[in-house]
Amino acid sequence: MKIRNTKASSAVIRILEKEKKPLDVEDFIGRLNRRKINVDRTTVFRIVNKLTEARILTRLEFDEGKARYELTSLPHHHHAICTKCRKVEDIKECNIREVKKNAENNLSFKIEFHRIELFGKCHECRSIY
Amino acid sequence: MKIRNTKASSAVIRILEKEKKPLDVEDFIGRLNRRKINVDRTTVFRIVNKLTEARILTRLEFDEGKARYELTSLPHHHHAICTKCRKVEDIKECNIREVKKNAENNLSFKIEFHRIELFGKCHECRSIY
DNA sequence: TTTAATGCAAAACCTTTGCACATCA
DNA sequence: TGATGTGCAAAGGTTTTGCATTAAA
Repeated sequence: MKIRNTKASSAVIRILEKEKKPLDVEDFIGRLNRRKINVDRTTVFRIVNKLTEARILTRLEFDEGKARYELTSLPHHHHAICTKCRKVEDIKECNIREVKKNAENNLSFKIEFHRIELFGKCHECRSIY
Repeated sequence: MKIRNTKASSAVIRILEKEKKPLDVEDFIGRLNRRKINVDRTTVFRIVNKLTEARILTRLEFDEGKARYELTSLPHHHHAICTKCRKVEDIKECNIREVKKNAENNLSFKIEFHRIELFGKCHECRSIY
């Protein structure tokens, strides 16, 4: 399973390196078009699937009925998702050691990765009212 | 917005009270049929939407491209999802106080609810190999 | 040249909507 | 009666598949 270095595929990665937030397929298409890279929607789905399989991208779901993608190489972090504007901010701290330990001991569950998502209102959305 | 006590709607709640794991619409239809309650798929979607709006159910997404539902009334917990068999186990401990505090101070993000998901292999799936 | 990527059309899934009819309170 | 629930058909949104063609290594 080799991944070729095509215009669209490498642009997807460059886009994610530049932007800080997780993007969906629609976002990618828009940003690719702005860079005069015109690819079919199908192709974008194939690109993100391939890159996700290769663990270059990580797929995320925030209760939107669609997937978002971010670079796997980002330092370990979690997400704070605004329930109003859907803005996603990163969270760096992560003290779930005890939760993990407990799951491994009590449930005999071998953790491969974990995810913490905080849902709430971001600064801007709170100050509007 | 009143919720009527119909055969299907109350059966959905009873099913969730009996079963411990989050179910999807397909699961509900199967279990309703077994109870000789024949409802259209559309109706089940409307039921879970209504119950979710009323905060009786909580909608969950585990990277499956579809939603699952569990009772909101369950004691606060999180999920351990087997990446192989997709079994979902509950996790009771949750020491994310610091994570929350930090998000509220540093990001000025007002947390409404949070979610911790541990992905890995359950006991059975690990012992197969 | 060999393998992987692409475009286009079609289809698969999950989910929602519109409308007429049925049913609960 | 008046509001809510239901079935059926249709459609919307996201994602996948098939196939012939094009491009990368």
